[in-house]
Amino acid sequence: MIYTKTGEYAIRAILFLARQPKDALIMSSEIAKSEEIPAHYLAKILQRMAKYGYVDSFKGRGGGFKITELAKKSSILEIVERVEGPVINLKCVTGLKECSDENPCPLHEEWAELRNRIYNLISSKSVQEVAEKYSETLKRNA
Amino acid sequence: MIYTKTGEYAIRAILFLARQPKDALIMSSEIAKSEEIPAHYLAKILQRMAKYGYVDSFKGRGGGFKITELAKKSSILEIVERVEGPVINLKCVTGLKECSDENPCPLHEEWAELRNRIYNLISSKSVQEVAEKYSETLKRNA
DNA sequence: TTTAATTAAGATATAAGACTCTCAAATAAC
DNA sequence: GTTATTTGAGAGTCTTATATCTTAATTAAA
Repeated sequence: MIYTKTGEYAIRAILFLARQPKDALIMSSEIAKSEEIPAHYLAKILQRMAKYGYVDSFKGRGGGFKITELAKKSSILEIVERVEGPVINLKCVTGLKECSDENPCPLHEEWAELRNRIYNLISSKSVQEVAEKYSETLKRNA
Repeated sequence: MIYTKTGEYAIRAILFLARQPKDALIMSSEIAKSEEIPAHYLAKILQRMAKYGYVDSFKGRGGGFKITELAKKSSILEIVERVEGPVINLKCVTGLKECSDENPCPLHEEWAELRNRIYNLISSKSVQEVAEKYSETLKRNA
């Protein structure tokens, strides 16, 4: 995984919410159970995502969370970076002190290309697109 | 970076030793200074690498470390995995619970390909090859 | 209006990684 | 043999990520 558990949980939660019927309110505990995420920890992450405007939260009986339009349009990378800070170290795989574009180590350029492709992979599709395609797959295999 | 600081330091130290004149003994403190690695921490890592047979160590005045033939023939991946345990999580970038080869999420296959290429990048060349090519670059730009 | 349910907030606990310190063991120089 | 130097080994500290717990705030239902 390129990001931390926190980022992974955030993505799993947001993709879970993206697959729910429109405007349905889902409890934190239900997401935690379905996605097998530590409940209290997920609650914290959802709290943060609520602040950032990726989910709307509703207190009290019948309350819960639902995904916002902002989150649907956002990429996985955007959400993860918001929740846990910059993703993927920019340094070369060798980590060599002097390694740079001017003074490239033998793995420098290949790594730069792969790094770009990873970025592209997690930033070029919206959460909604990913969620929809995934729903189709789940339906087909059901 | 795909691995932790510990792995990064190990690689930088071993590549540094690989660039030294044959059979020269280099002190831990010298490597630490050149590569800007916390000295005591590096000492620990070198200790472990000595156990694994990647460096030979010599105590006392005039002592130090030198790279072994085993390390020269090894890949970066092998050394890092020995020093810090398995590298790169095998799970998909989405981290989705149900995501698998049978039930792939929309990013699954692209990620699998990139993952393989990363593995290949850090496992297909020997430490010696990388070090030699890097020495040439440094010389050319000197 | 009381109770139950649900999120918000903040404090606390646990674990792992990163880093430091101290002393022992070995070896070379004096 | 004594001293200075260098690695070996182990304990200890610091920081960050992960996870848990407790109480407050809010809301719906009884």
